[in-house]
Amino acid sequence: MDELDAAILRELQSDARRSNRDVAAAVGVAPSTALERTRLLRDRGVIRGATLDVDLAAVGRPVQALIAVRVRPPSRRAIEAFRDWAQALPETIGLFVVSGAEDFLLHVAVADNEALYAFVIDRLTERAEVADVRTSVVYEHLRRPPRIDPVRP
Amino acid sequence: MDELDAAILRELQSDARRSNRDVAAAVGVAPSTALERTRLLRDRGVIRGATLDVDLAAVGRPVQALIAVRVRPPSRRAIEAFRDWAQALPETIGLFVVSGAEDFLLHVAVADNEALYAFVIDRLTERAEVADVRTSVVYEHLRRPPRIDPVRP
DNA sequence: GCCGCTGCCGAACGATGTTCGGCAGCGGTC
DNA sequence: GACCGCTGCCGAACATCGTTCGGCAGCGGC
Repeated sequence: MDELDAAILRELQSDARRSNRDVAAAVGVAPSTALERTRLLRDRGVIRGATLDVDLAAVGRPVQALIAVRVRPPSRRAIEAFRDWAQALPETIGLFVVSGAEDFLLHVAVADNEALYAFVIDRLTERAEVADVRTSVVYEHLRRPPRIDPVRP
Repeated sequence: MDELDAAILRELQSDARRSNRDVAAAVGVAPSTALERTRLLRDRGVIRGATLDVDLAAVGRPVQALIAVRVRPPSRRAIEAFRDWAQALPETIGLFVVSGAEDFLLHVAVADNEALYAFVIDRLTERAEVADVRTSVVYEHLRRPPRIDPVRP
């Protein structure tokens, strides 16, 4: 990861669909060079993929929440079972496994408050390992691409 | 947002860099039709953009945390001031404004635990409106694209 | 000083994005 | 019920882009 790799990542972060020619011109190398670097970044796993940023309200899911979940016992078996189950739910858009008073932070997007309530009291209580639940409504969610610095391994 | 729009979104979600021809073939329309639909989705704001999924560990920031922050007073002025300030920090990769006992959940990625500790006790305490801070280390962070259903407005 | 290696370049070719004219299907109107 | 206008899709044409590959310059080792 030299300065050129970092510069390419920075360019693609603002718009993952930018053409390779654009990126090459922006970082000051030939298109073939930028393409080879990008391919290597992908092969090395630095670039995992490119995801579409969709307006959740526009697709009928304007209400977001973060649901802190405590599972008992906090064993690997119970943690991984809940993680895999929760991750597959259609309402789930993100899942944090965390330290602290709770074990999970479940990020969900639903149609309205009623659907949120139903999700918490119907879906989550299905699982025997769920000991405690604490729901916070998300008023606003901002995302920011990470700042990329050259890293010499 | 009919079934065709939803299908296009679903195709692009798995890989935002998929070629338009691929998407068109997958949803069963001509490339020109898929292109026009995609352009409209972008114009309507349904597609906000495409972001690169970067391996944070590979770019030198393997430690993530969620920091719950309570600001006093919980006025619009204090909330928005902290939000704008926190959102611009280089460590920040996400920011939730939430209801509940705390007002913010700050998602940060740093080089190591020492940098995390320094961030909490040096950076966050700079702000007078920060009344309380509760840090949770993120062991694992899974993301999932939202399920897209046709929505008729 | 020579040699081999690595990384970048630029041209060539195939694939892709983008535009545009035309047409089919559908609703509304008289 | 026939006409008309509108909407959305298609496919061809052209510009742009991705991808490959031979070559070369710079650098480090022997």
